[in-house]
Order: sequence, then C-alpha cells, then structure tokens
Amino acid sequence: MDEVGSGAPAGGNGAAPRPRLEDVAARVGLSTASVSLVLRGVPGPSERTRQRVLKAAAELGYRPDRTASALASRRSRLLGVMVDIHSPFHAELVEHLHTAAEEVGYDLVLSTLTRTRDENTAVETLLAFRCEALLLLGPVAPASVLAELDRRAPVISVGRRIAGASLDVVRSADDDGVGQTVDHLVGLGHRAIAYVDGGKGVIATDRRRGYRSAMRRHGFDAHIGILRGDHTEEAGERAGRRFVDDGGDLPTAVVAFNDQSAIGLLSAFRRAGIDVPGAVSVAGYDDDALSRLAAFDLTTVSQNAEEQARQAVTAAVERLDQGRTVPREIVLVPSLVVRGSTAGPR
Amino acid sequence: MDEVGSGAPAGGNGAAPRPRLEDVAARVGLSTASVSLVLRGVPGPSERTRQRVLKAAAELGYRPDRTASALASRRSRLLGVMVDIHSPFHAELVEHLHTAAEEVGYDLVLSTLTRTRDENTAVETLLAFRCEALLLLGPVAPASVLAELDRRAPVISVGRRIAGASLDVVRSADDDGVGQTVDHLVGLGHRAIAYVDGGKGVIATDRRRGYRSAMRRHGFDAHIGILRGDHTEEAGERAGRRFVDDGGDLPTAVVAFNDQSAIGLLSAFRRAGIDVPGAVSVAGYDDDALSRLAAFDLTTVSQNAEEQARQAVTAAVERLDQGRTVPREIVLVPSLVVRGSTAGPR
DNA sequence: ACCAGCACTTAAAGCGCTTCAAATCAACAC
DNA sequence: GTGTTGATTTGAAGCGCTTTAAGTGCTGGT
Repeated sequence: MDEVGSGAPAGGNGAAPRPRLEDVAARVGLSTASVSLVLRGVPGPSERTRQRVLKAAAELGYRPDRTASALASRRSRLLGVMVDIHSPFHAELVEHLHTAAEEVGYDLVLSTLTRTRDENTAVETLLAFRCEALLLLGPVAPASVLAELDRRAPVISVGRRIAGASLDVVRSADDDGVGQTVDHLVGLGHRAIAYVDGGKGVIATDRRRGYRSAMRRHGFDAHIGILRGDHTEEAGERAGRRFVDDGGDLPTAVVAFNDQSAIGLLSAFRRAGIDVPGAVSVAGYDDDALSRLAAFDLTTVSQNAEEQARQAVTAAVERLDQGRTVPREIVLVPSLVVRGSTAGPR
Repeated sequence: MDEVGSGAPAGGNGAAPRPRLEDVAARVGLSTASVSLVLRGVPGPSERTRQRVLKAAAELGYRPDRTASALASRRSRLLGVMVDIHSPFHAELVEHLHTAAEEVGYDLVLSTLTRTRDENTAVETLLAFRCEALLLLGPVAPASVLAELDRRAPVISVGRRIAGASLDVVRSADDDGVGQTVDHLVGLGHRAIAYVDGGKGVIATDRRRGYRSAMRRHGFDAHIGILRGDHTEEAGERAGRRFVDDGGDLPTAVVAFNDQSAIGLLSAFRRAGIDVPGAVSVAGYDDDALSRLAAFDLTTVSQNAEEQARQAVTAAVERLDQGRTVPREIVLVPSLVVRGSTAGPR
C-alpha cells in the first residue's frame, strides 16, 4: 500500500481542528482547570462562571476528548460488553445495558463474537480500550480463565453460572425456567416431552438438567429424550426434521434450549405440515422479540433482560465505585410466558 | 449515590498496575522511544534490540494503552460503525467489517441504535471515541445532516444512496435487486405480485421503486399493490394477516422489503394454513442467515455483505491514509438467490 | 589521525485533559 | 487597619505513549 496522503486524521474535507479545552478557556478568559470543573459538573465554580463556560463551549461546539480525559483521570468510565452479535437475546440485553449504564454515568464498548473472533480477542479488545469492568454475556471460557481475567478487571458473567464463584454473576435460574415449562406442559396433559439441547456450555447444561429433573419429578423418566442441538435456528430445524423423518412415535411436546432453536423447530414442523400446537406443542426460552410474533406466538421463559442488565451494571458499579471486592451472585427467577405454541396433546 | 470506594479503577482484586512502556524499557535498559519503535514495528531498531524488547514485553505481559497512544499520535486507528443491533443483515456486515478492518490495521467501535438511542447519539458516541471515520449502516438522517457530519470525520454511507453524493457511499442497486425478483416471479408465471413496503427511508424508496418499475415494465401496472410495512418481522406478519383476512383476491406472490419482513409474512401465511409456495410465493431481500434456513428457504436477493464491508473499509482507508477527498459511490450489483419459497402460481 | 556516513538510540516536547496544592479575593470580625 | 475565613480560581505536574531533532558509536576512506 503506497502512502500518498498526509496521514493527518483530518475531517471529511477542510476540517478545522476540533476545539480543545484551552480554546474554551481562552474564550471566557479562564483557566482550563476551571473549564474542566464546570464541564464535568464538579462543584466549585461560581454560577456566573458556570454559565459563561457553558455558553462558550456550546458556541464553539466543544466536545471533550474521551481519550485525553481517560488518560488524565485514569478512569475511562467505560464498561466493556462481550456479545454475540447474532443473538436476539443479547441484542435485548445490550439495549437495557445502554440505558442502565447511562444512568450511572458509564458508557458501553461492545465487542462482538463472530466466526473469526473468539472470546479471547473480544475481551482483549475491551481491555485495550481500558474498559474498567467486563460484562460478558454468556461467556463460554472455563471458570479458571475468567477468574484469571477478573484480576485484570472486574468481570461480571451475565447469564452463566460460574462454578467456584470467584467473580460476579448475574443470571436467572435456568433449570427452574425449563422446569416451569415442563410443568406447564405436563399440566396440559403431555407426557412425551422431548428436549432439544443447547450444546456444551454451562447454560445449556443447566437447562438440560432442569428438563431432566422436572421429567423425573413427574415420574416421566421413560419419556426423557434429548436431541443434540445448539443455540441456533438451524439446530432447531435439524431437530425438527429428525422428528419428522422418524415419523412413528413423535413426542407430543418439544422444549427447546432457546427461542431461536424453538423457532427453527416450529418452522420445520409447520413446513412439514405438522400443526403446532395441534399435533405437537413447542416451547422456547428467552422470550426474545421473535417469540412474541403472532406467527410464532411461542410459549417461552422470560429471563427479564432488563433486570439482568440493570443488575449487571449495578454489580460493576459496586466494584468500581463502591469498593466491593467479594463476589456476588444474583440469581433471578425466570417466569414462564404462556402463548399459543403449546396446547393439550393430540 | 454515596461514594464509598477508593475510586481507584483497580482490577478485580489486588491487581498490580498494568506495566507501562517505561517498565519494559527499564527491563531491557533502553529508552521508551526505542521500545515504542519496536512494538509498533517501525524500522530502525536493530535486530538484537528488537528481540530483547519483544521478550521483555512478553514477560511483563505488556499491553499498549490505546488511549495514550491515540492521544500521542493523534491517530486512533478506529473506525466507528453505527449499527442496528436487531438487524441480522447488519450483524453480517459487522462480521465482515471486522476482518476487513483488521487487515488494514484498524479497529472497530460499534455504536448501536435502539429504541432510546437515535442516530445522533450513536454518532456522537463514535466521535467521542475519536473514531477517524464513520461507517453508517443504513443511516436514516437527511443527506444534509450527513454532509455536515462528513466535515467532522469522513462518513461512509453503507447500503443507502445519498442524493447530492457529497460523501462516500457503498451500496448495492436496490431497485435492480427487487427488479430481478419481480422478473423471476413473472418468469414463473405470476402476474398478481404484491409488495410489502419498508417504510420511509431511502432504501425503502429505492426498493419500492424497483418493484413499481419492474411491474410496469412487464405491463402489470394494474397489479401493482403496495402494503404498508417496515423492516421488521412484525410488519411482514401484519401484512400477511391483512392478506389472509381480506380473503378474496390474494396475490399469487408477495415480495417483501427485506428478509425479516418476508419471514414474518411467510410465517403468517403458513400459520393460517396457506401453503408457501403452493398457494402464494414469497420473496425477501438481504439473504440473511435466517433466509437460508430450510424451514424458510426464502428466495431473496444477496447484497454481498462481504464485498460491501470490504469496500466500505477501503473507502475509509482511502480517505484517511491516501488523501482522497472527492466522494466516491460504489454500487454493487445484487444477485437473486432462488430458493424454495417461490414457485409457479396456483 | 580525521572526517564523512551510516546505523542506532534517546532526550525532550508534547497530545488534551484532570488534579491539587497553592494563590487570590471579597467579606467579616476584631 | 489587620487577620481570618470561605468561596473561587489557577499553576503546574502529570497520565502513557509518539515523534523528531539530536546525539552516539562505528566503519571505512583518505
């Protein structure tokens, strides 16, 4: 690549350099120190000064430079969030994280997981940005790795339980959630209730356990049936096709690891002409946006994304601004959301 | 909020302060200048020095502080990306943007649009991070606002045409894409082809125009039928229900603004017992992950997310490192992806 | 010996902002 | 007048890194 340009990070065209604190200070004939205080809302400056500074800053279109202030204050006021950009549930969490963070004066930095970007890269990026705490949405890394990471910056595991609990966790009781779903189906008269698994993560393990123990609790050990799967629509669909191809003894209800899987499952059924919930009931998990669509109208479990986001931010703030050092685990109670994809057995 | 803690941005627990350039320098008995050169791969330092520095840095677990280097170099090497976190298509773009940016030594900062976070906030956040260029995915702001923004930092509009073209645009020919879809349906024998609109944005306008003109081109003016909608699954579903409720003269094919809408549409049809593509064909736009699912198997239009991402990054680099100042518009040719949701009319 | 030329290194001046200790000032009490 | 006090304001020292002009040694040529 041949360098032709000036290398200057100039604005679009003939951009004037952005105004600095010093420019604002000069305009009102004060020191940069005073201007800094006013702009940050620190008590001290007189009302008159405050007004003049604010006016001058507005006139100049001054925007503080985060980079510089982070360096000087040794505080970035940034929370790093690791998300799976393909997950609707994460999208919802991020929405709420944004508002929760804003309320306490923090900003978010998002780092996404993709096919070519693993948890490690994502987290290192966050750290390079000097995020003060890391909110990891459904991390997959082993507990030991996360514990190690926690020594670099407070880590909050969102949605996933951590064995030794050496770091903060905000999650909902996944086993309970699936248990409620099974209870609901049993209440409708189902016995042959199958489960489409979510893979090897801790979250998947918990939900699977919830299914298993609920089935046993109802004395349906013999009906326990778990199909391999993961967190994608594709996995749900594959499971659906397997059911269809098997023909014979279809279960009367299927519970999926999450809504994405459930939607794949449901669509596969309907496409094969199998009525849901007429012929088979389907339930998901997460209560994500799609599950609410009338066309899917999926019975699912709400994890209360908003509350989880709020608690995660609170946990971070406690660590950062209130000196908490002992780990905390916050377990929310999930709640079943009954919609139209479940009904009595055929 | 009562401040209890030390306010120190300490790591999880008894965290040692992260090593600085100076620490590495001290360890090898060199100046920070030399270390900086080595670590940035600038030619100059001798091979021996290079090795020793690298070794020391590794041993100390040194990580450069972006914040500081951005400040010092007046270059952040950051590209700001504004995305709709609920859009599967954007998710795909982001994936490719990541790899494209990495290849040219830039990093991405994501700023999401949510119900409570508009384009303006998203962009200001990006600027506060000192992003050197702004890649806006499907921006909705008026051209004048974007042009104004372009004076602060080069703006690349991705996916959306800009009237006066005073800034860079990377997009695909939306009208052509929808045109191809209509041609395909006409080829299958359809005449009554309806369209579910995407709202008021420029992209929606272009696609709508593509539909209209293709219909006219085929002499089907009388069959032109446009239903109100937007970019969500919900809109598609509402449109689907409207068709179903109307009963009577259902079109034999429906083209939707995007895949999300198409999936809502298709699901609404199937749920109502209307076979797709048996009774009605459905087509979408974007070729996003869900459209490929066998259960939906949606005929759609590929915008080539990868190429768009690559071009967008290239455009930014040209602006930033190669001194280009005249705007460029790159229009890719979309390609129809025929799948199972379209077939001959009933 | 002496100097040019080359290959490395580094001192030092910031980048734009925050932080405090210290200075300034007006108002007051003696 | 003088000393005090509380309210404001500010000088100056960085934050951790980049950058550039200015070294420092060496080599080789003469």
